[in-house]
Amino acid sequence: MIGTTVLHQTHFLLPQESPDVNLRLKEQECLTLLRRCMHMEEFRQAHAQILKWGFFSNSFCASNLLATCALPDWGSMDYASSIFQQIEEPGTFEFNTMIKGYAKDFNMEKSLFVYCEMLEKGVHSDNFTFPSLLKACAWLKAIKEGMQIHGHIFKIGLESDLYVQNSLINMYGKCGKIQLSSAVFEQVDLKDVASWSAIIAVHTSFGMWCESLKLFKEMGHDRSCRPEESLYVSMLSACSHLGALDFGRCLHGILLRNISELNLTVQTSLTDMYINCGCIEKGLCLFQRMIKKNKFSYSVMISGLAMHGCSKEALEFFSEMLEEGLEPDDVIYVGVLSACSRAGLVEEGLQCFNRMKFEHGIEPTIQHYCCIVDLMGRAGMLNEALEFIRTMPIDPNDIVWRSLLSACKAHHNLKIGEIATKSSVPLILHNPSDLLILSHMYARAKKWEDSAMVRTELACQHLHQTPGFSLVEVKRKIYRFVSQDMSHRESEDIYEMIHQMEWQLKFEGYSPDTSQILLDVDEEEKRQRLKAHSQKLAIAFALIHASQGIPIRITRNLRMCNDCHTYTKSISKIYTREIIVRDRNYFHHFKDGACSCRDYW
DNA sequence: GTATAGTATC
Repeated sequence: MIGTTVLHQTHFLLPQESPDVNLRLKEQECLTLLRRCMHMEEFRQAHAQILKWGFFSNSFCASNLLATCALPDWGSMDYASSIFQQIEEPGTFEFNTMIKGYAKDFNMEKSLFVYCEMLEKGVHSDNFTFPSLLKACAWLKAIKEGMQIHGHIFKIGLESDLYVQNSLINMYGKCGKIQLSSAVFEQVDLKDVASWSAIIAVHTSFGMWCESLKLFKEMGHDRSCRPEESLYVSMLSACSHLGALDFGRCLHGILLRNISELNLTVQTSLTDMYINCGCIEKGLCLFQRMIKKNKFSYSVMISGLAMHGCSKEALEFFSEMLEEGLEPDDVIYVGVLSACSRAGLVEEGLQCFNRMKFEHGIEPTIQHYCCIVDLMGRAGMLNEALEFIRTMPIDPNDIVWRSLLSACKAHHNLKIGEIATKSSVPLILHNPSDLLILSHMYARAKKWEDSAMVRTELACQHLHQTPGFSLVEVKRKIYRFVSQDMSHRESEDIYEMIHQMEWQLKFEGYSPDTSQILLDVDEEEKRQRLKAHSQKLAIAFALIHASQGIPIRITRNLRMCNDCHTYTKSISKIYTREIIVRDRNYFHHFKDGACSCRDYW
């Protein structure tokens, strides 16, 4: 036994074996040196040492040198590029490293450029090449290049690689090709959490929120022991848009049960979900418990408070954010300006607008101009608002004119109302509700002929209107109602409930306001139609199913009509129910017969 | 032999 060991050791040290062993040792030494680098200065020293040892000619050492320079956060792609150029025959690993390094630095064009160089030199791509490359295409929305690369993937035979497939799902989604994205997803045999996460994120970004929820259910919970945080961010965003509070709460529960400390992004998404589902206190509580906050958390909170009509608090948080040294962006300013507008803080609003431009160097977008028109309009400064629109450096859109028109309606200024409508004839043609406001204003001024003329115009166009819908969540399921909906299984019960509600409302002195019905039908028909507006159907359905004492939360895509507003106020009183309705940009809290918007919306 | 995708606010 002893003899064998000795023999073996001797054999191991035979002269012909030693160069190879020495080489391995050298390589290991290089690698250890490079792995120890924690910042640029250490890396420079390691680089010098490797040159001194004469190891740069060793391809393994050179590759690792390159990767250490290109990939970490402290790395430098300029430096990496100079190393890359000194490598005589860069191979797949070196090219992959460069592609990934540039993509990591968001230098996506260079990433693609390196790939072209790789193709020219005939260097083979592998499964590591495509994830970063497709990420670059996704970022640049370079669908043509993305599809070409998809072609290369087929040619090489990597179309079944899970990492490549997941990257393709993301790339097609980011390039706006949801069908291609779904097609790739369907072809994935063994879908992992990342595949589901990618396809759900794609649906959420497309505004297909119900589909996101469906996909999540389809995925089931058994596929991952620990929930992927980014998946939950997409899911919470979907819930936030849908007003799906119960679903969102359920996600919150899963997160709490599985993750000991939620990261800032998830915390922000949770806050956003609660606020957009109408639970402002819960959102506030989560926000205040965040140890660290970033501009997104503040953004969610500021816009949220503004949407709920809590302007003072929104502006306080804005000051707090600035004090913390966080740089505001254009989105945050939309929240800030709308808070000023709701609270009638004209001076502050205009100051913020100037501060945004001059102090923070943010170019105002159409949304900011909209806020200012709204700000002036609400305050009754109609001439100033009109002047402001006329001197805006960008073309006003229909929303800007509509803000002015709404203000004219509230302040009974027919003259400027006419200008607001007529200045934008080609645009406004698409939105009959604007013409309706004008016709009301004519009627109020007893200009019957003008009123009739506008209505005739309206009757020709009412088909162009975006179909309105209301969403309501009952027992973690979202129900969607459109006006005159008969498609629900419980339609009969819902209409019976509507009938009962009408009886009760009559005692309260409610009378239907049919003036906003656009159709050319008789008064009785109008009343029938009014009864079955989507919001009313949703309320009836929720009254049948949701437990007493729990607020009814409705999310709708269009602005509420006057009648639905009055109706909901009365219902909140008769049934002693809090009803929270979110429309495109505001929360209406109906309680005891009153609404938080104080009837200006 | 070295590394690999998906992430929120108008």
